[in-house]
Amino acid sequence: MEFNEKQLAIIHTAEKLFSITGFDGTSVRDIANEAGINVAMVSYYFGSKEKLMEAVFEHRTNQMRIKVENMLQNDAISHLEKFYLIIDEYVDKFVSRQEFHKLMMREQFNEKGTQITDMIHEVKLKNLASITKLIKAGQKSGDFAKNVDVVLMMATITGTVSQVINSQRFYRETHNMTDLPTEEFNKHIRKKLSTYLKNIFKTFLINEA
Amino acid sequence: MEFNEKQLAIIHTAEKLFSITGFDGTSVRDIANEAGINVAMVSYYFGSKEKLMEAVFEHRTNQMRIKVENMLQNDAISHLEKFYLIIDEYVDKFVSRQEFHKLMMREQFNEKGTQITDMIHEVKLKNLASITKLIKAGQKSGDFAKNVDVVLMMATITGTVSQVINSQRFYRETHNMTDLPTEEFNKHIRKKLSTYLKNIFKTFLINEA
Amino acid sequence: MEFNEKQLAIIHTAEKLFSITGFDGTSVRDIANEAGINVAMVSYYFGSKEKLMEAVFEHRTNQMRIKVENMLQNDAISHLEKFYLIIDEYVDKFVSRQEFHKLMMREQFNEKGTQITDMIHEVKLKNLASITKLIKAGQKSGDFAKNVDVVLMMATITGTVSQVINSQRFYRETHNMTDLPTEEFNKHIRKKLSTYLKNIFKTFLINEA
Amino acid sequence: MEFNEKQLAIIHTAEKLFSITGFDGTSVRDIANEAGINVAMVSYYFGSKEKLMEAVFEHRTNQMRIKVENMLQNDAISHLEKFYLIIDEYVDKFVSRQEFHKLMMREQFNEKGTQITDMIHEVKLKNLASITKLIKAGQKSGDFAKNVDVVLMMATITGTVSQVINSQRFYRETHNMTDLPTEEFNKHIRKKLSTYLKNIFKTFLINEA
DNA sequence: CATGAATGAGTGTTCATTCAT
DNA sequence: TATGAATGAACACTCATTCAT
Repeated sequence: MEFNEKQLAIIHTAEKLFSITGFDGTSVRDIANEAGINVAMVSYYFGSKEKLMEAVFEHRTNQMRIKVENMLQNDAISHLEKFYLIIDEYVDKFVSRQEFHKLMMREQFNEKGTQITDMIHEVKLKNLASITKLIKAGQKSGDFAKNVDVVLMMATITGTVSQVINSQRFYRETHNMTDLPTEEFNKHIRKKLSTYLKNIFKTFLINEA
Repeated sequence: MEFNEKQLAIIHTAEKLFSITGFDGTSVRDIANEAGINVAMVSYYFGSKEKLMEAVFEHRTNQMRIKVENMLQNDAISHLEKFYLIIDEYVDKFVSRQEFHKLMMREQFNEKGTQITDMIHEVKLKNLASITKLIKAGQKSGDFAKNVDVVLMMATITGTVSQVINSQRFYRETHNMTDLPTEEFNKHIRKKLSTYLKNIFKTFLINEA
Repeated sequence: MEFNEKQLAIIHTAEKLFSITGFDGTSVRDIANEAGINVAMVSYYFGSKEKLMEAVFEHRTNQMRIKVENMLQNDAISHLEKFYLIIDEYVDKFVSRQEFHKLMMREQFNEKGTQITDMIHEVKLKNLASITKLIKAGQKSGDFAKNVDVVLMMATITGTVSQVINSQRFYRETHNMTDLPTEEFNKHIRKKLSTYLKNIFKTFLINEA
Repeated sequence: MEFNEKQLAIIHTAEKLFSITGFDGTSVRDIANEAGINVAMVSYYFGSKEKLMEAVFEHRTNQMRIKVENMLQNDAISHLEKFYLIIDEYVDKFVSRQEFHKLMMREQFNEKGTQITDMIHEVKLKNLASITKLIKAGQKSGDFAKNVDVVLMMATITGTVSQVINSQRFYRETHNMTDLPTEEFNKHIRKKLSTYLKNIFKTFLINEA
C-alpha cells in the first residue's frame, strides 16, 4: 500500500504522538492539530483511528524485519560476525526509529489481540526464523554452542535495547549525559549497546572448543 | 500511607485493569464495576484517577526494590552467588507480579514526566545503588571484571524478563506451551530465565583470572 | 417498566420532537435542550437514542391497544354498537395522542425491521384479534355480513383518521378552520370522524336482512 | 423542468433510498454510491440535498394528480362509474409507485412547512377540486347523496391504500402471503383494494332514492 | 463538464468528576 | 461515611457542502 504526502504527514505525527501518550491517550484532534490538518481527514484517509494505527505499523513494518538473507550466503565472514551484524541491525533500528519502537513495545504488551499485535507477532516469527537459521548453521559448523534458546536471546537483545532507549532518562542521568544533544547521544548509545551486547553473547554463544 | 480493605480492593482491580487495557484505556467505571463499588468511590478515596494510579504504585513500590542489604553482609556466599540471588529476585518479582510489572514497564516509557515516572526512577536508582555496591565489592576482591556498566546489566535483566513475561504469547507459541496452565508456565519460566540470565552473566562478569 | 419524573420529561419531549422532525431528524441535543436537561442524561437513563425511542413506545404502547374485552360481554348493546365503540376508541386515541400516533405511523412505514416495528406489529395483531372476535360474533348472530376483511377495515379506520389528523393543515384549510384553536378543532374532528366512519361501515357491515 | 439521464438516475435512487430510510436517514453518499456517481454531483446538479428531494417530487408530481377531465365529459358512463375510475386510479398509482408514495406519505406528515409539503398540498387541492366537481355533478343529477365530505372520502381512499401498501408486512402475514412475489402480490392487492373501496362507497355515496 | 480532496459543523456517546443527600 | 444522580467536556466519527482543477 502506498501513501501520499498528506497521509504520510498524518502517519508520522500519529507515530510520534502514539509513542508519547499512547493510543488511547492520543486523540484524533491532537493528531490533526499537530499535523495541521482537519480532524475529518483521519477518517477520510484511514477510515478510523484504529486503521490509522495499523497504517503506522504497515508503514514501518519492513523496518522491523532484520535482513540476513544476503549475509548468510556470504562465506567471507564467520558465523559470529554474522550474528554481530544482526545485533547491530537491531540496535540501529531501535536507535534510528525510537518513536516507532517505543510504540511497538507498548503495543506488544497489549493483551487484547488486535490486528497490530498480530503484525508484530508475525514479524517476530520471521526474525526468529532468520536468526535460528544462522544459529543452526553455526552449530552445525561447530562454531556455536548447542542448547541456546534463540527466543531468549532475542528477548535479551530487544529487551536490553528497548530498556535503554525507551527509558533514556535513567541512562542519561546515571551517565551524566542529561543534556547531551540527541544526535550525539544516539551515536554514543549505538556504539555502547553494540559493544555490550556482543560482549554478552560472545562467550555465551561460542563453543569453548 | 495505609489503605483500608475497600481501598485495597480498588487498587488491586485498578492494577489489573490498567495492566491489561492501559491507563487511558481503562475507565473509572470499569474499575468500579469490576471491584463492585460505586463510581464515586474512586474520586472519594483517591481524589482522582491519576491519584489512584499513584496509589497503585505506592502500594507496590516496595516490591520493586530488590533487597540486598542482608546479603552483602553475609560472608558465607560468594559475590557471584550474591549476584545470582539478585537475578532470582528480579525474576521472582516479575513472574509473581506480572500485572504490576507490565503496568510499570508501560508507564516507564511515558515521556511526560509524571509523579509515577519519578517513583519508578527513584526505585531504579536505589536498585542501581545496591547492585553497584555489590559489583564494586566483587571488583575490589578481584572476583568481578572491571569496566562493567551496571545500568546496562540492569537493562538486560529487566529487559529480558519483561520481554518474555509481558509478550508471553510469543514465548509460549514458539515453545509449544500455548495451553500450559499459568501456574506451570510460571514455574517453568522462572527456572528458565534464572538459568539463562546466570549463564549470560557468568562469563561476562567473572574475572578470567 | 417504570419511569421517574425526569425520564418521563425526556420521553415526552422525545415523543414530540420525533413526531415533528422524525427520529433521524431529531438530535439528542435537541431533546436535551427542549427538556432542559443535560445531553448525557439520555445515554445515562436510556442507554442510547434508539433505546429512548423504544422507551417512548413502551410508555405509550398500552394506549395503542383498543380494549373490547368488557364490551364483548355486555349483552345490553348490539354488535353494531360495539363496533361503533371501537371506532370511537380509535378516533379518541388518535385525536388525544396525536404526536405519538404521528410518530407511530411514520415508524410503521420503516422497512428495516426494528424493535419498534415489532412492537407496533404485535399491537396491531392483538387489535386485529379483538375486532375479529367481535365481527365473528356478529356474523354468527346474523347481524353482520359475511366476507368482510377485518384487516382492510382496520386499514380504513386508522388510515382515514391518520390522514385527517396528521396532515391536518389540508382539512383545516378546506374547511375554513385554519385558525381554530386546537381544543375546538379536536372536539370538532372527533365528532366528525366518528360520525363519518360509522356511516361508512353501517351499510357495509350490516346484513341486509 | 427537464432532467438528463444522470440526473434521473440520481432522482430514482434518491426516491428509493428516501422511501426506505427517510430523508434524514439517507446520506448523500449513500445515494451517490448506489447511483454510481460522485458525491459532489448531487450538489452540482441539484444544489443541495433538499433541492434533490424537491426534484424527486417535481419529477413525480404529475403522477400524483388524478386525471378526470376527459372522464367528466364522457356521457356514456354513469357518475358512480366515474367515481370508481377515480378509486382505481388512486389504487393504481399507489401500487405501481409504492416507493414514491411511501415517501410522500412520510413527507406529508412533516410539520415544518417546506417546499415539498406545499407541493403535496397543492396537488391534493387539485385532486380535491376534480373529485368535488364530479360529486357535485352527481348530486345535481340526483345520483349521489348530499352532505358528503369529499375531503374525508379522499382521506379514506388514500389512507386505506397507504396503510395496506406501506405496512405491507401486516397484510401479508395476516393473509398468509408472506412469500408471495411482489408482482403477484401487487396484482392481488390492486384487485382487493379496488373492490373493497368501491363496496365501501357504493351505499355510502348513492342516493337511496 | 465533472470530480477527488478537503472542511467545519454536527452526530451519538463516554468520560472523570461533582454534588446533594 | 458513602452514593445515586447529574454534568460539561471531550471523544471518534459522519455529514452536506465547497473548491481547485
